[in-house]
Amino acid sequence: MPGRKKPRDKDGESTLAYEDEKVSFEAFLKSRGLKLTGQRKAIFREVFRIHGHVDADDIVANLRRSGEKVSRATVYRTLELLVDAELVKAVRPGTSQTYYEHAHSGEHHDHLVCVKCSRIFEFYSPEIEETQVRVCREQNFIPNRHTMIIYGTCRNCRRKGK
Amino acid sequence: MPGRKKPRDKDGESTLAYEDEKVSFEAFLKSRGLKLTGQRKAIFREVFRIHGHVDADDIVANLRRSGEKVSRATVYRTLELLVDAELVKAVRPGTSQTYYEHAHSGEHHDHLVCVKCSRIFEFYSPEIEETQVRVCREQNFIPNRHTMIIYGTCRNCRRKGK
DNA sequence: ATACCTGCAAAGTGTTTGCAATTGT
DNA sequence: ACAATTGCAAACACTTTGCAGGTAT
Repeated sequence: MPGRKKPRDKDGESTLAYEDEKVSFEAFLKSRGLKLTGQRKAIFREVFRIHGHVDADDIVANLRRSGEKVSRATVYRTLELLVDAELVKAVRPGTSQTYYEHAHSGEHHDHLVCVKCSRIFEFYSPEIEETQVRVCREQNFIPNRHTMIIYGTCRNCRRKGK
Repeated sequence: MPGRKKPRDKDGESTLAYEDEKVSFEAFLKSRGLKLTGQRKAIFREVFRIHGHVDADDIVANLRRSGEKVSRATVYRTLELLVDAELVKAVRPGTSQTYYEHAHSGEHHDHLVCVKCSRIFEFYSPEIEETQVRVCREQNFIPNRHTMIIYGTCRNCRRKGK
């Protein structure tokens, strides 16, 4: 359909990717003989609705707010499936909780994590990617995509003199 | 004392650094009006005896084994002091526990963490350092030393086909 | 029909904290 | 003497798990 704009959300992310990922998730479930339940659909929808980092409780809270009932246990179990399906990446910034983000949202990126306020910032640097790959090769280590973390102090915390 | 070798441990680390750090720790405690207790001495000694990553339980277990009694609570409290004094760095590789290492042991280094077996490998790359500093400057972010983590799969896990 | 799923509550893990007794300065 | 410190156990935050009842295929 030439000339027709792809639907886009506020971050400029194509929602067509969402459809692709839904198909992947369904295929993944089928390939393992797992079922596509209402809860799994809802959790999937919620994770892919949010562009950024969510934790399990955010998902529970958001779904409850929109009237869908899911338990924490199911959310954890479904997130694990999504991670296994490589549709979602788990980010553990050094606090005790785990955050989740889409695996294929926009460009490949890495993370800056503030040791003062625990906020997560994303960045993309082709150079650091390249160096990362080289270092890993030297070390006989296969890097994951999207999972480098640099720790430090963010501008906000610095401004507040923390 | 020319010609006299510095005492060295098996990792080739000078034990003179240990003395310097002990002095720093004592000064740090004094500056805050805190006391140099037997437990703090023992925990300090244990952390600096080990070259590598230790967690709180390792320290409790090692000290118990050598006849010194310290509680987990005290170990956590003392490790926090050592981190505040910048003598020790906390490394949180993405599992739920925190590991500790000397802040000034040998060269500045970063970490490769295996997402399969959680093992921590150290590496040092002047290029990645340089790139790290540049990226952080662009992002208005002050990097900590010793705290970059690259996630991936280590050679052992790869060999085992994990 | 029969695996698979869910929610609940309980258990698990690593860490922090309140408090009464103790100790370093 | 007196504030700081300790150990204990309870509290915590997050995540995982066993199980009985429910559900998708």
